Amino acid sequence: METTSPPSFRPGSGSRRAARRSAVFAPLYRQIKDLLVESLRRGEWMPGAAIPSETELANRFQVSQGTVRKAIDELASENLLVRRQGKGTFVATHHEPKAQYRFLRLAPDRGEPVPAHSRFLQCGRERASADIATRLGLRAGAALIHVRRVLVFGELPRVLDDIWLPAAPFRNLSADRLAQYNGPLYGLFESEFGVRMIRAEERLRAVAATADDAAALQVEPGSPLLRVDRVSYTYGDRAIEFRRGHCVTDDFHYRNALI
Amino acid sequence: METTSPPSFRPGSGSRRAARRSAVFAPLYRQIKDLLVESLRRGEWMPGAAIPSETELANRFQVSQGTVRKAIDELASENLLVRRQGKGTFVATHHEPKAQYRFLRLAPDRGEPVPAHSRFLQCGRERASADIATRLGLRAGAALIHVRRVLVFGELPRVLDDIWLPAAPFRNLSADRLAQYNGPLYGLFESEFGVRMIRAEERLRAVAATADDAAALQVEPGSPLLRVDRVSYTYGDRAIEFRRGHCVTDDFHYRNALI
DNA sequence: CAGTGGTCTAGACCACGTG
DNA sequence: ACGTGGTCTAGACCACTGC
Repeated sequence: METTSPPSFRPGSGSRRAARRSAVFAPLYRQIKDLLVESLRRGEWMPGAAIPSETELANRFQVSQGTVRKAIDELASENLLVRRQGKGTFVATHHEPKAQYRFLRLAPDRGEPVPAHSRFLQCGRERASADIATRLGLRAGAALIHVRRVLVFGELPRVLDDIWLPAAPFRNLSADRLAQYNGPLYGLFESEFGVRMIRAEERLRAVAATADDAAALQVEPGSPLLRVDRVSYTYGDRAIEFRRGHCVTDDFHYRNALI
Repeated sequence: METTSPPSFRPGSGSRRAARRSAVFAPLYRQIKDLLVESLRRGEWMPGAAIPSETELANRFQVSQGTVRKAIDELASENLLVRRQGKGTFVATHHEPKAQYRFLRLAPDRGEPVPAHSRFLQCGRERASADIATRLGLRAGAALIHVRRVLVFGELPRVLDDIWLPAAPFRNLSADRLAQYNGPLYGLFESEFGVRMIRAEERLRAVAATADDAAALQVEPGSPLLRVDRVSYTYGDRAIEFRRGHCVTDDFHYRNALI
């Protein structure tokens, strides 16, 4: 039982007043939040697992439960944690079915959303072009893994994805591993490579299908495709993926909510 | 000085316990939130104006300041209110420059964002097709106003917008009024027609330019365009606009953050 | 200086899930 | 019955703004 408060557990330095006025000023709850993110990054709690209860964290950090709550609130609103009343707070995972649709924005114009599966065309090593290096925050020529796949909705091929990953963390990714895996790629990244994708930025535009696109997607060359360029990030704004998708949007659309 | 608590001011009915168990069960702070939204809808506080302070609202509703705070927190996160430390809480308005970019997602591929202005081509009355009626929650044949404009970035025409509005609230909208107005359309809707747009849902796809599109946007017929269908909503999920944009995305892109 | 929102605490009770 | 997160309160002090 902890009756003393080890100063090393306390965020900031010295008394609360001193901490507030120090160079690294931040509200207490935000310092707690940063500590929690750091624990997530280190893998102290794995995706899908419960983190300690609010009261336990409050004891650990020597702050009130309300302060921990506010830190967790922000992490939950950023989808890094998931609260479940009566059960606890859990590390978000890409294996929850509801998490998929946060990043899969393509949906059929009519009817229910159809489950999608991948048909992998390619998985090999490559050197980063200047363009891709910039997007991933690497230097040109850095080692990459390049995956190419078609996303098939039911029987309908609708997305041709080119995916570039930094070779280092994804060293063991192979065509075989992809072929035998069934589920969202980010789920594989998370459980197999310990790289958890938490957010992404996209740029969309309309382009004409190249001969390659057309063949893979069974459309006419020159027909309009939606091109989606995505950079995905993990903890600490570190880019972990550049993805370029070409989507057939004759009977599908990209949905977006503006709030 | 209020020493008694007038029950009419209190949300729910009867004692707190009774209120929590009643058919309209909702946490207190959410009932407060609904009351605040209702005041916004009624126009009790106009866009840009300050709402009463947290303590004043707490007194009015006979709840603690913390409960009011949580209600306001949610409204601020939905961009209906804007907190400003030391000054108060304000009703969000489309006239703030930073509000524009929440709904204007098209940006140049390189260089700084360029201010956009409208070149209006048309403003007239029309009957709702079955399709547009459905999107706006009207019956087919309902009276609409149809606006057509080109969005020009600097000198570059990049978006051809067709905008359909229910005729009733926008009765006095005219080509003249549009021509003399300078600023975002939602700002005009808000200050001239009392219709405040608070969120939208979009569907994006790639299409080939028609002859019409091509002429307005100075591109070749058949060239790929990004088509953006948007339904905009005001308080209470009431649809107030259907907008279809055709965007040239050769040197521009639609930006989107996935969080 | 007064008033506003921002942070933090402490404690109470409730609703939910599990045993 | 117990532990979790969810709600609500009350009060303290801080930081920012403007008079």
